[in-house]
Amino acid sequence: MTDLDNSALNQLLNTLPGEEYQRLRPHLEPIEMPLGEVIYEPGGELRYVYFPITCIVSLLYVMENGSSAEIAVIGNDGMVGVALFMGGGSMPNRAVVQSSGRAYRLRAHQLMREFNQFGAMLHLLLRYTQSLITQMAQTAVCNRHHTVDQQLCRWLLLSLDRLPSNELNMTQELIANMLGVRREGVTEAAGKLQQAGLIQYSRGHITVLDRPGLETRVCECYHVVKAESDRLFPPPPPMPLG
Amino acid sequence: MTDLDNSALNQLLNTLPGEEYQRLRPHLEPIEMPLGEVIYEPGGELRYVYFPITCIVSLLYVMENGSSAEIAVIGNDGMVGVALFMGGGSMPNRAVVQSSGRAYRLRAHQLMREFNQFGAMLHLLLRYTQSLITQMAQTAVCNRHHTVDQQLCRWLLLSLDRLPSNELNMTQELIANMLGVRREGVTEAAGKLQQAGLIQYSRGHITVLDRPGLETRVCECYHVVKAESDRLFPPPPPMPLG
DNA sequence: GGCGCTATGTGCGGCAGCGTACAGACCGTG
DNA sequence: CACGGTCTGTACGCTGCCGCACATAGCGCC
Repeated sequence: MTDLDNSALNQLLNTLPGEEYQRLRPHLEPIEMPLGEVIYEPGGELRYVYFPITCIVSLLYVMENGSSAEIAVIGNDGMVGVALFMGGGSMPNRAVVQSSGRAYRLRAHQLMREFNQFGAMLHLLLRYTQSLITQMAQTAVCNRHHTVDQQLCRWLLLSLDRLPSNELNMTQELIANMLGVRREGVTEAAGKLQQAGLIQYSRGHITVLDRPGLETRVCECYHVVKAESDRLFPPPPPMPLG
Repeated sequence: MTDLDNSALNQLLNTLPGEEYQRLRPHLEPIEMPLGEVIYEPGGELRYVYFPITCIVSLLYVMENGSSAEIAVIGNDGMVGVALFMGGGSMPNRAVVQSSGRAYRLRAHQLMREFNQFGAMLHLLLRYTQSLITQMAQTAVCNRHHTVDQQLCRWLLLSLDRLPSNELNMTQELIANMLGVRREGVTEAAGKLQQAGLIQYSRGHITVLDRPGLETRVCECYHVVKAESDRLFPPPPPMPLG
C-alpha cells in the first residue's frame, strides 16, 4: 500500500485541495498506533497532530479518583489535536489509541504553517472541530439520559463507522472505561445484544452480526452525531481517487 | 451607562485590540435579553451572534421525548453562536436566555468580515471556543459521574461567576431542565444547601450566602473548567478601563 | 380577603447502576 | 497437560434518581 493510498483514507486530508495537500504531504509521517498508547496527557505540550488512517483514538477524561469517561471518538474521519490550532497550546484531555492501526503524524509547526495560510486547511479544520463539538455535546446528553444498553450500541456504531470491517478488538473492561461505567454493566448489556443475535463476543473480540439491528436499538444521539457529521462532510462515493 | 462602558463588560470584546474593536463597534447593537427567550433553535440559520453583558445564555439540547440537558453556559466571558465561524452554517443546539440582562448583538456577516481578516478576532474567538469545548467535555464527565447535589453546586457557581451580584432569579423547575434532572431532585439538593446555610431559596430567587462553602462541596468539574478558562483568558484586574 | 396560579416540599414504590465478591471459561506458556 | 492470568458471566444488597401523587406556601389580582 503506497503513501498516497493511505492518505486518501483519511477523509480530512482527502478533502484537502491538491495544492494544499501537496504542501503537507512531505511532512506526513505514517506511523503505527499500538493499542492503548497514550498520545496526549492533559496539560501536555502538543508536538504532533495525528490523522488516523485505520486506527481509532479516544479522547478521555480521567478524574481524580481514577474513573474516566470518553468525550469523543476520532477515526479516519478526523484529526487528533485540534486544541493546537484553537490556541490552547496544550491538550485538555487524554488521548488513547482505542483500536490499533495506522495514522499520519504531522509536526505541530507544520500544521500551523498550513493553518496560518488562512486557506482551505483552516476552514476544513474548523468545520471538523464543529463536528467534534457536536459529538461532545451529544455525549453529555447521552450520559445524562440514556441507559448503558443504548450507550453501548452508540459506542459500537461510532467505532464501527471508523473501521473497515465489522470486527472490533476490545475487552469489556476497556469499553467500560470509555463509557465510564462498570465492567459488569457492559457484560450485561453485551449479553443482551449477543442473545438478540446482534453481536458475537469472545475474549476481547467483537463481531457485529446485525448492524441494522444495532441501529434500531441505539438512542437518537448516534443519529444526531452522524447526521451532523454527514452534513458538514458529505460522504464521498466509495472510492474517490482514481 | 454609555455604549462604551457596556462593551467593556464583555470580556471578549474587552480583550480585542483597539483597532479591531473600533471596526466592530458601530455594528454592536445593545439589546435586552428577556428571561426564557430562545435565541437559536437547532438547525436554524445564524443571523446574529451575541456578546452577553449582564445576561446568561444556556446552550441546551432538547431530546425527542422533551427532556433536556445543558451543554454550556455563556455569560459576559463569551459569545453565543460560535458555530457561525466554525463553518457549520447552522446551530446544533438550542440557546436560551437563562438569566435576563443585556447583550451586544452583531450581524453574522459583520462578525465574519472581521473574522476573515485573520487577525486578533480570529485567534480570540478560537481560543474562546476552546474554553467552550472544555466546558462541554466537563459537562459530559459530570453528567456521568457526579450526584445532583454536586452538579447543582457546579451550576450555581458557573452562573454566579457570570453575574455581578450573588443573587440569581431561577426557579427549581428551570434549574432541573438545565441539569436534565427532576424538579424534585433539585428541591432536595437545594434543601440541603439551604439547611447548611449556603444559600437561601424563595420562589425563584436564590441568594448565595456562602460561596466558599459551595466551592468546598462542588465536584472537580467546576475547578477544571474555571482553571482552563483562566488559563486561556487570564482574568484582568477589576476595572481595566479608565 | 378569597381565588387561582405558580413554586416548593414530601412521601413512596420502582429501577438502573454501583460496589463487591466469586465462579467459570478461555488462552498462552512452561 | 497442568497452571496462571485474563476475560467474561452471575449474584446480592445498596443508593441515587425517577415517576407519580399530593400537600403546603407565597403572591398577584379581582
